[in-house]
Amino acid sequence: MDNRLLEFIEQYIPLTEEEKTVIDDLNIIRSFKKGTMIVEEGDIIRDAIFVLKGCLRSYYIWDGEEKTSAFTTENEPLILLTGDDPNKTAHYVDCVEDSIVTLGNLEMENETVKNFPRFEKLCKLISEQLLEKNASSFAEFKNASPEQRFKNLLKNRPDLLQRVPQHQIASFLGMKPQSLSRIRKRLSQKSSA
Amino acid sequence: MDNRLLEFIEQYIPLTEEEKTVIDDLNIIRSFKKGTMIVEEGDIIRDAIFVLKGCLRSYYIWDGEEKTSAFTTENEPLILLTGDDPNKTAHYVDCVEDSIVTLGNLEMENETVKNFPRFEKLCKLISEQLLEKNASSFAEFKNASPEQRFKNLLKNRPDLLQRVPQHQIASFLGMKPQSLSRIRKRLSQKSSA
DNA sequence: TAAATTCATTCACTAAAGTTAATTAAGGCA
DNA sequence: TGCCTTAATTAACTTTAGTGAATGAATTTA
Repeated sequence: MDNRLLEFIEQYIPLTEEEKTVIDDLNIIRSFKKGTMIVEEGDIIRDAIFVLKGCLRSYYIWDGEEKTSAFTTENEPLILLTGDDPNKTAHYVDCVEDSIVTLGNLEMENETVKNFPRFEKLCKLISEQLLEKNASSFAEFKNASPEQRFKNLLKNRPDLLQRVPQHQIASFLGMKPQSLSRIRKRLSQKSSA
Repeated sequence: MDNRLLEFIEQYIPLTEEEKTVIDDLNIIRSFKKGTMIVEEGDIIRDAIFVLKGCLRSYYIWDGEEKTSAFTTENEPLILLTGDDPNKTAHYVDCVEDSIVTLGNLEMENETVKNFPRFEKLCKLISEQLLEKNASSFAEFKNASPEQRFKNLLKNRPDLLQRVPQHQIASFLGMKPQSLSRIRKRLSQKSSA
């Protein structure tokens, strides 16, 4: 079995052999074809996903338009929280590429805690880290112009531009596809000048 | 003792009397005068704050300017995470008003877990909820113009406009004070027309 | 392969925020 | 009280993103 999930977990807490077995036995590795929806409206409203291979896109519908909130690629976790509030915006996740992921839900989580109590601490550490990342992405977004945000993306996640359609990148950057196209043109003219 | 901290915690998990005693015994209530810095650069890099009274402002320095990332008011928690990465932007917290808060740090947290194991689960639930809130604020911010963001603030947190200086609100909304002033003027002209 | 979608680019135009600078108002302090 | 610093407003000008529409390119699908 691909042990990157275990390696990922061991970044946070060391695991005993028994604990590793508990996790292995969950048997939560799944493969999906490009374009497949992993999470749909009305689905289990709480999920934890870890990407072994491929690229997932998280999005929601806002004013009738798809808004991309995240791209999750190799060795990254994705937590879907929609709390208890039923009138929240529905969230979706689909595959930008053929992908291999581990998929867990809330029941599974409760079950795992029984055999593996420190799992609670693990979840705490992961969600704290995600909170921190999210907060710093938010800060970066707030203080950058659309052009600067695109430059930041080029610097931080250059692979996405090869993997993901432009209009999804534009949406992720909070701008219209036309604007992204214009920005790219502007930058390429500057660099060649 | 003010028991709002216990009430807040019991939104997440029920507490036994012993657990309540453990928390009370922490003795972490502190009062601060308006303008006081609660967290400064170089301070303990990980803190959990709960506001009983008053208003805190979280900010960081970006390109030599103060950028306000959050206002935390009555009955709200604030978690400060700067991870292990030393070259992160320094974060600060000061008091917009005279404030009463509970203050915890990492050592205290580890100590508490010994007497109160479910504290781990509590932290997990709180950070998950904060993650969710942060993600939805981010989404709202991304999809709104500066004018719309100001309208959202008026709707969601009207008290802040009475409590906090305009230039801090402007920074929180990711715009210049001049722009906020102009937006306010525009809106007041529209409403009176 | 052809038709049909969907995607990316370009253009002209509009609207709004950034920038710089000047003025007025408010708060803090000697 | 009056001075000094900081905050808020206003204005003229520049820059840039949104909008609507048209075109061409690339994928899908029949």
